[in-house]
Amino acid sequence: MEILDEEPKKSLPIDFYERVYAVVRQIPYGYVTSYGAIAEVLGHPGAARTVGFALNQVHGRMNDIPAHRVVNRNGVLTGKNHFETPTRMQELLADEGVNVCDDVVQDFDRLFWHPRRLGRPD
DNA sequence: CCCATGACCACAA
DNA sequence: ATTGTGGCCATGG
Repeated sequence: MEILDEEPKKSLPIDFYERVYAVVRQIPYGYVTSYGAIAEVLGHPGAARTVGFALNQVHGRMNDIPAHRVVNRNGVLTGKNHFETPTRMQELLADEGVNVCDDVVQDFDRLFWHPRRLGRPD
């Protein structure tokens, strides 16, 4: 039948950002996750770039949002240049016991926290 | 409205 | 394995 696809696409853009922040806040101390995983759990599996864009606007809230715990799918600190200093992200991770070598999180598979798993990993 | 950019990701060659 | 290309969603000129 001729259905009218009047789906309300004009959703609130801020919703997406706030959800990103909400997920990032859930990342446990000493663990990391990826942009794609966040986008996927939010229902937009292809919006990984938008997640990064959202985190780029965080500047003021970095105190509440551990953006340094978000890396790309390969465990690379792709966003390190957007911190106060290029080494800031690595330092913050190292302070949590996350070892970073050559801009790559070591033991990435073990330290990866999937947003779907609320509460504690493992 | 069209175009360009971006802290990404998946896939093809 | 490395490189290139397209897609994804939101923002700014």
